[in-house]
Amino acid sequence: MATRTHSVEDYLEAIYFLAFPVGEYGPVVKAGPAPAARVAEMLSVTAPTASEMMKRLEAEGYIERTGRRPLLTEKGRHEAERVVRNHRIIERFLTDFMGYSPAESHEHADAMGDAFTDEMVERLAERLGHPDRCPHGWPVDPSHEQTENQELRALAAVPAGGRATIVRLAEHDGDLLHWFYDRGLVPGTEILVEDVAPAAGELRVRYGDTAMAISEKAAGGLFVRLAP
Amino acid sequence: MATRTHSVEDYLEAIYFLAFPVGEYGPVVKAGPAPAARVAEMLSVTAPTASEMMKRLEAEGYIERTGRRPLLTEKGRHEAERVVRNHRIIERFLTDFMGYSPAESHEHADAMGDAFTDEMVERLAERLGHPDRCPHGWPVDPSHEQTENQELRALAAVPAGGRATIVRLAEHDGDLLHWFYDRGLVPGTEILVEDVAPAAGELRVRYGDTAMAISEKAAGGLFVRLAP
DNA sequence: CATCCAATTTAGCCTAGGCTAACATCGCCT
DNA sequence: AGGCGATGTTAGCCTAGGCTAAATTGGATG
Repeated sequence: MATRTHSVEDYLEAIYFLAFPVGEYGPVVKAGPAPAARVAEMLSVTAPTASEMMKRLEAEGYIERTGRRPLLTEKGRHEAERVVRNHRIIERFLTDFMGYSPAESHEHADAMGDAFTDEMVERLAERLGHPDRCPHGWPVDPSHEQTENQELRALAAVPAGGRATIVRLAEHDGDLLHWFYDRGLVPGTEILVEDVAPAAGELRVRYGDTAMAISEKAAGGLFVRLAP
Repeated sequence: MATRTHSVEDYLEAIYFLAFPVGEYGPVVKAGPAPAARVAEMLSVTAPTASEMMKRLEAEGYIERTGRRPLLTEKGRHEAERVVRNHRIIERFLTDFMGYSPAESHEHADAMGDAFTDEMVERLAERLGHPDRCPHGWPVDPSHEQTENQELRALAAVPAGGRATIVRLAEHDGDLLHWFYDRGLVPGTEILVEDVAPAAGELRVRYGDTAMAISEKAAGGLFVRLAP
């Protein structure tokens, strides 16, 4: 199933993404760069392959390395934000025009990114009415993302009795994304944390007509805004 | 300007295309396979590169070679027709949804072909209302193309005094395509051949409010249906 | 038949992106 | 201080798709 081959852009996207970890990956919960090993893991390449690319990214001025953590330079961050933005608009194209489910859009969007130039993505955005969120709730403009982060937390960090609204779904794991959508855990859903069982590593939640237990791992991928 | 890198599919498309030459390239005027050198030329690769790929195409059962002309096998023809069909639907997507001009759509369509799976192209066709022609007048379904060929001829082969309607524009040369569109020589245009000057290698034509001379080369890329 | 140009092929090399195996470090913990 | 697992790097090799330079082959023509 040849998991295709990755360009500089894919690595930058991964590094950008990993700069704001949550649980194992992703934004909000705690912050700071992740080692190259996480990048390798995320892109399903081996350590030497990632190592080689890191060397190149540094040589070309996209990252700096103090210790073992890759730090995006201005250039690298701009490039990464461009790629992320394109990715999110393409996801909206896949859902809004092509009729794919959000989870499916995620699977196709990376490959499409290589085919669309920036100019084409701008046209897409125009035709789609300038959407401001990707199907999973992330802001199309990554700079808004960081502002918004302050108001959000992972569901895993909501105390018992807390009420919250799902704003974004972690995208790093396609299977987890499917799992969310299969259960109606989508942006906009209001959810109540009935009980927290850290020993069991799970939370009991209620939303709509459903009551269920969610593992801490899964709850780490649901980013919510607490009800006032 | 790194003219990107070509896959098996691109070579098959070129071979398919060259199987019905007109003037230097393209369908209708005379028929029969073209040597690999033409394929190389069309894809802007060197002869050894094309030669190498021919070897591979033969080994994988896409072509047979008697003499120096590559002959598409059943497998090869099916594959080529699939690629051509996808290409034409993608061109319609680029004009109808993305808002590109026909000439621009041609420039982008090849790169896009790699990003869209067959399933995605089917969806595209559906969303676009199942178009039956590409923007340059070619049938989306290549099998219709060959039937229709019998009713068409190149403008270069229309005798003085002949009236005809432009049905298709040759796509092999992006610059020529631009030239046609810049002058309003588009599918549907009715055109009168006033005079033929073989010595000068040109025809005098009239269409709409325009009267002009067209080189035989350009006229070889305009495929027309003669008025009864 | 000889010649000559076009077409093709061989040989050798290159780049991007991967891989495995083996070695080198880091840093945390007892 | 020593251990040891997680990280990172080196070395060597691979595939796809290109390239140039230098043979070869084929066919049309004088």
